Amino acid sequence: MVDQRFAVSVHIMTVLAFENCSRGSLMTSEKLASSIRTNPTVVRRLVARLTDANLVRSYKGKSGGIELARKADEISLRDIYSASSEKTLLKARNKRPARQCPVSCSMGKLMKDVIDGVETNSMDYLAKISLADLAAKVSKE
Amino acid sequence: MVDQRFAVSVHIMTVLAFENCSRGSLMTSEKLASSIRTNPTVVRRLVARLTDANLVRSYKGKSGGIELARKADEISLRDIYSASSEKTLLKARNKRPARQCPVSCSMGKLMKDVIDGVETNSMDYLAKISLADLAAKVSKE
DNA sequence: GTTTAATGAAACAGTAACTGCCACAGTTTA
DNA sequence: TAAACTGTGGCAGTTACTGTTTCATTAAAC
Repeated sequence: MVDQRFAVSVHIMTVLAFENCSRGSLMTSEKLASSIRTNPTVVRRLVARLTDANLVRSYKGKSGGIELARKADEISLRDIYSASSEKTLLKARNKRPARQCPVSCSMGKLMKDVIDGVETNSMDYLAKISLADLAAKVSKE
Repeated sequence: MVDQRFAVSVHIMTVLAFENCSRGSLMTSEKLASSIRTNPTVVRRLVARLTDANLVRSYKGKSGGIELARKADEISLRDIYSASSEKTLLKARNKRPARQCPVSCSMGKLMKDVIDGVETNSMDYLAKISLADLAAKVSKE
């Protein structure tokens, strides 16, 4: 992983959870962007993914904005990770094996198993952390 | 993670283990590159890192080449991962927090804990897989 | 109804990092 | 002394994310 989409998505979600956004007091991509120190478009791009994953809802038009689609304790960091990136944590090669080399011929499957193992392991770890856990750790002062 | 340095490094190490390379029959970066379908320079760049980490030894000059520095069952995928990349699996933002926002101010530490957790978890997982395990799974035919 | 304040989406330049490639210096052995 | 390696630096090509602008669309508010 090189990009910060997961980190930004978690930030977005934590603000939504912490501020208890809902109809009547929706959060805007502008305010989110200012909290994250980025551009509203960047926020909207990620919010689009979170919306597809049914983690947030967004409303167009005046006094529109963004809110959580579920309660914060029903959203895990795994949900957010899956929504924000389609990449795996590790990456295999995509070249054809060299036929005359047994290692080269086996490498594809061997690496796939390793990568899948790390991925599954990490997702299980992230699944145990809920958005509510995170929001509760924000120091209020 | 976006790059394939870990995958290539594991491939290098597996060939060395599988072929039982040692003085008298060292492996060259040329042969490794052909098994991996890449350039010898790419191999040598990664071998340099593996050498620094004391996982392989390389010898210059005619009939020089590369061998494992330890037995394959004393080398874990964690060792190889640490040697081949200094990046973390996930990445935090590096911007200053927005002072007026409690979430923004707490986010740095919150994300650090999450990222460290995933990292530790994954390294523990990789530590359990040895190079010998991998080499043993190469289908010999 | 018209204005206003949002999201959504497309396009584009800038940036950063890895990959692949070349050239060549340094080294060791035969 | 020639041959065969590694080590290293540099550079072009590629790819992907980030930041930004712009504009269409939508919906509430007045």
